[in-house]
Amino acid sequence: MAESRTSVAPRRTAARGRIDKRQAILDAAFRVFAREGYGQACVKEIAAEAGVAKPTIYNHMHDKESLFRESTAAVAARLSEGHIAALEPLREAPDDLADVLTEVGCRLLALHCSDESWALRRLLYAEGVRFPELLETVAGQGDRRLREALADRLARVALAGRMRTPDPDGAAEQFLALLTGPMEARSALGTRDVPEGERRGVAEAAVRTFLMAYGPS
Amino acid sequence: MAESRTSVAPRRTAARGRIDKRQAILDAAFRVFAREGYGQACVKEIAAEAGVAKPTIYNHMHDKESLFRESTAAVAARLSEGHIAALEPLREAPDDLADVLTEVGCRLLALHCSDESWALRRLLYAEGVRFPELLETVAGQGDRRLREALADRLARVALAGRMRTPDPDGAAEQFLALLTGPMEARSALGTRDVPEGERRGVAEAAVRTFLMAYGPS
Amino acid sequence: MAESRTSVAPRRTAARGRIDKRQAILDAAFRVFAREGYGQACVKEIAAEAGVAKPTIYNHMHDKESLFRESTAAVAARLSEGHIAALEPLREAPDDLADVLTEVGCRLLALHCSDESWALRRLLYAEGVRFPELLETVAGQGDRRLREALADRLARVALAGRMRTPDPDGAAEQFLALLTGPMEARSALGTRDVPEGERRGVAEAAVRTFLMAYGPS
Amino acid sequence: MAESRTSVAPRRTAARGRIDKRQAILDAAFRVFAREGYGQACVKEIAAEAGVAKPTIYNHMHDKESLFRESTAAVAARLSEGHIAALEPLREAPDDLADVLTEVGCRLLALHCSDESWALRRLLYAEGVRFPELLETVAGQGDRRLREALADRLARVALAGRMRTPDPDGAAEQFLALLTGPMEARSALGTRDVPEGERRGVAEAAVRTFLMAYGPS
DNA sequence: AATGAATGAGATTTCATTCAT
DNA sequence: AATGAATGAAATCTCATTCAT
Repeated sequence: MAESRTSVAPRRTAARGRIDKRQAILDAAFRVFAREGYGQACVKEIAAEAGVAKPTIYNHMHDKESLFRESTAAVAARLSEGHIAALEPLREAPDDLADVLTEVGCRLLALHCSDESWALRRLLYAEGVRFPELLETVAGQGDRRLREALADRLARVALAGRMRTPDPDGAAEQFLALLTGPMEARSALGTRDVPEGERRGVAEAAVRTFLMAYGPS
Repeated sequence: MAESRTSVAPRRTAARGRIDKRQAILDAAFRVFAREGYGQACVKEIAAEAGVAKPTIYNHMHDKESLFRESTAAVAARLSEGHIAALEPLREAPDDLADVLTEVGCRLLALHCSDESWALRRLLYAEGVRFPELLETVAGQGDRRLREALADRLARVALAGRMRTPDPDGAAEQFLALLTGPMEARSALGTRDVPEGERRGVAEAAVRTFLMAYGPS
Repeated sequence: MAESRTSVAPRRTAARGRIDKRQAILDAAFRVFAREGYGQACVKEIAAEAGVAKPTIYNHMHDKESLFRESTAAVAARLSEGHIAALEPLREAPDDLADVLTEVGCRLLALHCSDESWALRRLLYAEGVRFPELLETVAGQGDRRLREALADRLARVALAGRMRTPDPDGAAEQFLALLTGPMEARSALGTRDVPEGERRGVAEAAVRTFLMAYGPS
Repeated sequence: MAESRTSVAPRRTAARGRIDKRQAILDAAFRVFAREGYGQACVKEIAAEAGVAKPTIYNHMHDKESLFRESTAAVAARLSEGHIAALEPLREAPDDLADVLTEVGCRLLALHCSDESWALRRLLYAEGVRFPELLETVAGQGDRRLREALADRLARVALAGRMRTPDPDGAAEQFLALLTGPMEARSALGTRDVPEGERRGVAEAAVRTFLMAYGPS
C-alpha cells in the first residue's frame, strides 16, 4: 500500500493526495448529512470525520451548499450504476420471465433498502424543495434512468412475445411501484431493517401481480 | 358551536383565546417547518408567522422539538381523517367496482398530492431518524390505519364475490403502491404540481392493473 | 391552629393571610437566593417555593432587588437577636470568667455556623458591592451591634476588676476574631459542617489566648 | 526571556499571541466577575473588556463556568505567591520578634485588603457552594498553604526559644484570625478602603495580643 | 388580592466562514 | 495546499416584569 504510493507513482502523489482528500471530504460529508440532516449537520463535524481541518474543506468546496450538492450527487451516481446493473438478468428476453423478474426485483430492493439509498432518499425528500437542481440531477439521473432502462427491457420482452403491453413506460412505472411502494411502511421510512426474506416476499408478490396484468396471455 | 362563542359563553373567551393561540402557533410552526426544514426553521420566524412573541411559544411548548412533534402530529391526524373519509365509496361492496376504485383512487391521490401531505411526508422522511416516536405515531396512525381500513373494505368486497384474494392486506398494500408510487417521480417529490387529469390517469392505470390481478374471474 | 384563624380572630383573617403570604414569600426568597445566588435565582422559582403565583410577588414587592433586600434584612434581624441573646451569660460580671466566656463563645459559634448565618454571610459578601445600603443596615445592625454589646459587657467585667483592658472595643473585636476567624477555613466557607466538639475546641482556644492577653493580672 | 520575544524568536509570535489573548481573556473575566458577580456577569461584556469577539472566548474556554474557574484560579495562584513572600521576614528566627511579626502582619494585611484579594474572596464566598472544587483548589492552595507556612515559621521561632507554644498550627491560625478578622467589619466586606495606618494599628494590636499569649516568658 | 398569559430584552452558545501563516 | 485562530451573525431559550381578568 505504502509502496504503491511512494515508489510506483511518486509523481502522482500530490494530485492523488488531493483527490483522495476531496473524496474523503465528500464521503464524510455524506455520512454526516445523512446522520444529522442538512440543517443540523455542521462543517466542523464533517471536517473531523474527514480527518482534515475546517478551512481545508473550504479550499475544496465553496460553501456548505456545494458540499451538500456534491456529496449527494456522488452517492446518487454510485447508486444509479447499481440500479442499472441490477437489470442485467433482463438483458435478453428470458424464458422464465417470472423468475428473472423476481431476481431483478430482489436486486433492486436490496439496493433500495441499503443504508446509503435510504440516506440519500431522506436527504432528497428533506432538501429537494431548497435544492431543486438536485432533484433534477439526482432523481432524474437516478429514478428516471432506472425507469427508462427497465422500460427498454420490458419493451424487448414484449416484442419477444413474452409480455403484452402497449405501454412499457407505464408497465415499468408500475413494476417499480409494486416493488418499492411497500417498503416505505415496512421499513418505517428506512429506519428499520427489512430482512432479505421479507424483501423477497414483496418482490414475488409484485411479480405475481405484475404478470397477471401484463404477462403472456 | 359558533353560538357558544358569540352569545352563550363569553366568559370562555380567555380559555378560547389560549386555545386559538396554541392552534395558531402549531399552524405557523408547521408552515415554517415545511418551508425551511426542521434544522433551518427558526423559532423567531414561527413566532412572527403566528403573530405572537417568541416566549409565548415557549409558554405553550417546551422546546423546538416538542413544537415540531406537536405541529406535525396535528397535521398528521387531520390528514389521516381525510384518508379514511376518502374510502367512503367502498363502504358497501359495489357493483361497479372499477368505477368505485377509481373514484377512491382519485380521492386518495388528491390528498396524497396536497401541499400539506407532501410537506408532512418530507418532514417525516427528513427527521424520522431523529424523531423515532413521530414515525411510530404519525406514520403508524396514518399509513397503517389507511392500509388496514382499505384492507377491511377489500375483504368485504371479496366476501361479496366481487374480487378474489385470500390476502386483503397484501392487496391493499399493492393498490396503494400502484397509486402513490408513481407520484414520487411525477411530482418530483412533491415539488411539482401533478394536474388532476394526470392523477386520474394514474388512478385508472392502477385500478386496471389491480383488477387484472385481483378482479372477479 | 385552624381554629385561631377561623373562630378566634375572623376579622383578622384577611390581613393575617396577607401577612402570612408576605412572610412565606420572604422566606422562600431567602432560601432560593441562598441556594442559587442573587443573579442565578429566578423569581419563578421563588414563587413556586412560596406556593404563590409570580405576579403575587410583584403585588408585595416592587422588584427583585427589593425582594432581595427585604428577605435578607429579615433574616439578618432574626440572627442579630440571637447574637445578643448569646451574650446573656456575661450580663453580670462573673466569677468564673473563663467558663462564661467559653460558654458565650460556644453559643456565638453555634449561631455563626448555622446554615442561615452562612447563607446570609455568603449573600452579603457576594452582593454587598451592589447593595451598599444592605451592608450598612445588615452588617451594621448585625456585627456592629454584637461587637458593641460585647464591648459593653467586657467593660463591665474590666470595671469589676476581672479583666484589664483600657480598650474594650478592641478586646471585643479580637475576641470575635479569635472565635470566627478559624471557622472560615474549617467549614470551607460554610460548605462543610463543623461538629460541636470542634467548635468548642476553637472557643476554648480563643478564650485561653484572650485571657492571657486581657485576663486578670 | 524578554529577549526571546523581541529578537531571538519572532517565529513564536503566533503561539505567544494566543497565550497573550488567553491571559487577556482570563484577566478581563476576573475583572468583570468581580464587578458584577458570577450570575450577573455576561460573556459579552467580558469579551468587550478583553478586546476579543465573543466566540473567541468559547474557543479558549468551554463555557462560562470554566471561564469562572480558570480566571479565579489564576488570581488565586498569584495571590498565594504573594502571601508566601510576605512571610519572608520570618525566615530566620529573629531577635526583635514583635517588630518582625508586625512587619509580616502589615504585609499580609496589605495583601488581604487589596482589591484583587477582596474580589476573589467575595467570589469564593458567593459561588463556593456551586463550585465546590474551587473552594478546594483555591482556598486550599491559598489559605491552607499560608497557614501551614506560617506554622512552620512559628515552629522554628519556638524551637529557637523565642516563643512558647506546643501547637504552632493553632498559633498560626489565631495569628491570622487576629489579623484578618477585624478587617471584615472595618472594610465593610471590602467595600471601603482601610488606610495603611489603620491596618498597621490592627497588626500591632494583633501582635500584642499574640505575644502576650505565646511570647517568651 | 391573586393569577394565567404574554412579552421585550437579553443570556449563553453555535455556526459558517475568513485571515494570516 | 493546509491549518490554528478569530469573528459576525444568528440560534435557542430564559427572565423580570406587566396586563387583563
